[in-house]
Amino acid sequence: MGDKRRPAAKGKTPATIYDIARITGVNPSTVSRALNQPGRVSASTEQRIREAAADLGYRTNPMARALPTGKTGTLGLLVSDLTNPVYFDLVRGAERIAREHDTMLIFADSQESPELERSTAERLQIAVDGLLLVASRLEDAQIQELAAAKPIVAVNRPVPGVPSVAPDVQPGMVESLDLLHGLGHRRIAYLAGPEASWMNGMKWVTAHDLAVDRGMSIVEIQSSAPTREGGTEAFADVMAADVTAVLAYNDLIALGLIGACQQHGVAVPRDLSLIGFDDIFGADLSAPALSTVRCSWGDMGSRAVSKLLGAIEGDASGAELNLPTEFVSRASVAAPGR
Amino acid sequence: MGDKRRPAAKGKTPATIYDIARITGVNPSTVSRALNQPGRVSASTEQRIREAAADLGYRTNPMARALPTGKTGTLGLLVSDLTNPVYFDLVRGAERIAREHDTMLIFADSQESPELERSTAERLQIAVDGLLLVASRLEDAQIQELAAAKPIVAVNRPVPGVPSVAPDVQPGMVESLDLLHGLGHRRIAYLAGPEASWMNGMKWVTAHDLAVDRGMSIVEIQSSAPTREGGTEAFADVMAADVTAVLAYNDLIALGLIGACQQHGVAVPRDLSLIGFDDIFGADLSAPALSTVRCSWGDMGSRAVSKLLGAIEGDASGAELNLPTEFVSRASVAAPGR
DNA sequence: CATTCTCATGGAATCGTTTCCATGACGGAA
DNA sequence: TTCCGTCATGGAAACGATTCCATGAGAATG
Repeated sequence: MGDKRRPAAKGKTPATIYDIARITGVNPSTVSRALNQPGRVSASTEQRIREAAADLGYRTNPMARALPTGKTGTLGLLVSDLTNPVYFDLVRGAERIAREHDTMLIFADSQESPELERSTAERLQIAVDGLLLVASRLEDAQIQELAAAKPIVAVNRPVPGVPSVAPDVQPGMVESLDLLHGLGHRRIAYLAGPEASWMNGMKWVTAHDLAVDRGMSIVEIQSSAPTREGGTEAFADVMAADVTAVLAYNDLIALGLIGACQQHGVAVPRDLSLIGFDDIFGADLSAPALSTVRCSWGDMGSRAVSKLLGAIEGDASGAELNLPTEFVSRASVAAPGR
Repeated sequence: MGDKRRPAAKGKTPATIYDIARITGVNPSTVSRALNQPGRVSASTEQRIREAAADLGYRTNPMARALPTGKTGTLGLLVSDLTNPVYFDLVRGAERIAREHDTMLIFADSQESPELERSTAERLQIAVDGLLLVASRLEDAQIQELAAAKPIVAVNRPVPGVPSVAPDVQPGMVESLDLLHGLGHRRIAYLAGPEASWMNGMKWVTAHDLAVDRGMSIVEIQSSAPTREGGTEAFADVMAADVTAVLAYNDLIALGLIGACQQHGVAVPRDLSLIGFDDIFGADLSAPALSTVRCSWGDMGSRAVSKLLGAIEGDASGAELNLPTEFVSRASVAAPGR
């Protein structure tokens, strides 16, 4: 009675609803109903079918289901750079909610390249029910185009007409600048992230306006990359700017800069105060520990997945969702030394 | 001529080979051949078909392909805890190779729970061509059972009869113990990880044997979890053990312990030398920077994926692959203070 | 010139599920 | 008792791609 087509090379073929149907003596369609639409089938047959299914270790084949329904039960998560520790919490939060909804996450990285991001998004989109675009470097129009095909939620960046989840940098920034101002800082710098990043622009504008409001001078310093190396390399420019405090685009850059300061004998926070962004793993490890603005990436991940699942169900709800940020005080900030 | 069944709610239906067939006036089977088996179709028709496909923005539907072929073009990656920074590099390495082979990665986390790991692995297995089991907490027999259904590669742990990729802790440990011995340490401790972890046992046995060889005493100290908290909580037990150096199961635990030492006024490395494991992001940030044993998780990830892809193709090759480790010298190790 | 072989292509079955439609049994209302 | 609505179930057509088999047109061979 052996299977005559498969060479039985690896593993026996998994059980199908036909196997269950044969055993219980019903039609495959009845099996499908029994398993997916409780109540549509008489209690006794449903019982028998469930038992047989359990016996055979039956699992629905997601590919086969996807064909007629168009639903794959998976979501795509596309980030700009997997190496960045910020994404850990995001992924974790997303994964939690996804699991709760029996949904799998497919995972990809665009290596900070818009072209790669676009092609990956397109390929990914066929295989998933919806896409999470994190810190996208694409243009609004491109994202809107993708969103026309399948539901998309943008994370860490708003896109007109597309649902999004992003931190509201305002509160954390206000706290930061109030603190710096109160301590006596008057000349500060913003150490920038990638130019293509919407969030970078947002942070700069916010910091700028808040600083001006408080009568402080502020300059923007470019960095080569939003990484520790980028921060290290920016050291010279920061020194040249003659400021007493630096707000960094993210913690990685700030940590790189702290390292460079240490190496060059610049005392943090006496000679230079430093504030990062994100509160990533490790921000509290550095010497001195890094003050930072925290936005809950875990929350962002879970909210974004919820929103996306909603959009897939047809909830045209949620335009833009903003999550609050807060200042986290650690040792890298103090009154200016002189 | 509009599509009469779909409510056109979201996005137009993607193009299929039938659309291409209709446009070019050939049979769908010819389209399939033209696209997948170059040379099997006359050059001119292939040309026309490719053009039509490009025009329509055709992408092959992976679900539809998976049904007859049984190949989904995806791999599953199951780790014990996504929060652990060690997995950054692993995921990144895995992702790189996967991309090169036009393969997607599906991603899941078992939250250090063997039951959850088992059920997740089973669910995942249906949707993928092969599974990467990282730091599995399952028993050998369970893994072998899973491996009977579809190809599996175990990472960070060998399993009899199942291909695996794991670090060879020996070289890094030898360097560590030679260094400690040379500096004059005679009483050391091993700060353990999860009991269910094969790797934990491996590290303890190796450290133990090497220490004994060198005439040093060594004790095993339990930790509550392989996290920074676990390391912090182990502080009292470490102090009680009256040792001059500690080898930790991983960097997280070591970093937790460093923090606790700082807080309790125990000077590292003067009063206590510390060596971690993994060289995770942040290991060089702590004060003092953490000496550690590095195994290239990025390599492990890419090797594991290669091996898995090979196994899927039928290469029954690779049994067990071990990657070397090396000691990374930083500031947390010195001669004992007294 | 007849025969065989090759090659491009058409036709149809198949993968596992879902879902629409059909059918027959049964119960209750008239 | 008859008729109709309800309900459980069977039957069959999708979904999109692959692949085996069939077919017919030429080319090659004697």
